[in-house]
Amino acid sequence: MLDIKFIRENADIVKAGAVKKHIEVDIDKLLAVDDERKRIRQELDAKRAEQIRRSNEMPRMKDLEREKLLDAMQQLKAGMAEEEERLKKVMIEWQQLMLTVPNIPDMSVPDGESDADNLEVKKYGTATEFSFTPKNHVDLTEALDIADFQRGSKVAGFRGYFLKGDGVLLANAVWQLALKHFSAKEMTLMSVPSLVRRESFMGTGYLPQGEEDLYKTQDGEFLAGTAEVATMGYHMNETLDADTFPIKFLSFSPCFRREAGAHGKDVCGLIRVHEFFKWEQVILCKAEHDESVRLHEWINRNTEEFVELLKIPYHTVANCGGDLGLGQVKKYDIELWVPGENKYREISSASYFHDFQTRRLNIRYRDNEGNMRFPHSLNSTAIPTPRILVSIIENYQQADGTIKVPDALVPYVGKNFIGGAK
RNA sequence: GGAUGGGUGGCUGAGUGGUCGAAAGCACCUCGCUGCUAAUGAGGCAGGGGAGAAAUCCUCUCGUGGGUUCAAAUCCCACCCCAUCCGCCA
Repeated sequence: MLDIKFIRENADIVKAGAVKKHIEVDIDKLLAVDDERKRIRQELDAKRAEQIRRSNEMPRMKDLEREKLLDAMQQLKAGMAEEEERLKKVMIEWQQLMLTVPNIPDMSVPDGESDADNLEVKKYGTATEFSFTPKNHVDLTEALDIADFQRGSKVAGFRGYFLKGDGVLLANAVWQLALKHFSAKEMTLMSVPSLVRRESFMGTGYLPQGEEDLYKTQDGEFLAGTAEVATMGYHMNETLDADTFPIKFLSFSPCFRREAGAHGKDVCGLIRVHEFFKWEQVILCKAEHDESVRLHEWINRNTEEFVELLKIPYHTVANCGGDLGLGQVKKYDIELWVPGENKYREISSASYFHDFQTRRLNIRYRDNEGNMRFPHSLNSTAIPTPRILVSIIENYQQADGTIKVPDALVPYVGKNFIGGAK
């Protein structure tokens, strides 16, 4: 959510930002509703002032005088009821409109409509070369019996999967290496709920839009698609000590996504599944743009470093305006090389939000001048499994269908090859 | 699922119809005392919105939403959340 004062004073910038994001929003209507809101508020304030003032005279009065005042007060009250009703209606409309206003993308965000327009900003390594035709991870894992998709969908339905044997070892090895790599960055480790109440989804910007992407329980909670939701909710409605900034969390959680709009995409394998596991970086920092930018680069780099530990070719893209979410100011995706598809696939997403999320979540701190401020928030994937297994398996496949374990993972897997007798 | 007790400022916590946005304490800030720290003395100190050059003034907020009343933190209703006990259970 943006500050209404900011929207009023910078309507053109807000509109241009929405255009860049390809998000429809009616700022003029919001401003008109806001004018109405302010007008009614002021009128009501004046009447309330009178009511309170005269009401306070009441205890000092006696009999006849009191009767007269009581009479007058009852009339005043009746006159206010109608305006209060109108204000209530206006406020509902106002709040709905406010929730539709997107955050403003940074100047450096490239123009464009979809992920096809994202801009490569970094490239690491080159496409893995093979002396044979590389297979995709579905064929490889099924041949090695380290994943089972047929039984996955038998049991769990569409997009269901089992990891099995060394597939499980590999996933655990990734978690352990991730834990080692990221905890050296002095982040606070968190294991967070996936079953989360509505408020945190509203606060992070996943609701009210996007409800169809979430699983919902019969008790009204939702299953989070990322640990960001619970981690940001952690300090909801709190006033934090500025000395603690930047607060750096590394959160682990199961993640659930309905993939409602993804019919027909990635129908098989580990790329797009309904449930997975993820380490997520979440940051709260002082409300300074430069600090957000610095930490944004930092969390993104942390994940790049991890991928480099695995020696997998990747590139980093700056997401274009049309590929940004409602609250995001800027986003980088890290995409790993997937030989079986002969293209890069997203593995990580690093975004910053300025105070868009903290404003909604009512997370505040007092700055050096004694003013209450909303801190800035950022988050980035640290590492998702099993999706990252796709790139590991496909890039490290051998001619005989076995998988070489990346050196960095060998201590955790406990062997050099998966499959075969090497 | 059943029962009981609760949700008040940054924190602890008092407040059951009338200038209460709220006692007291802690924390914090300013000033004084002091070789430094500690201790101590005086004062200040909730947030949002609005008016104003400023001083300041007005208004809203005591879990959320309704209601009663001239007047609600305080009374009534619904809901949410928390704690404890019982039951059930991984």
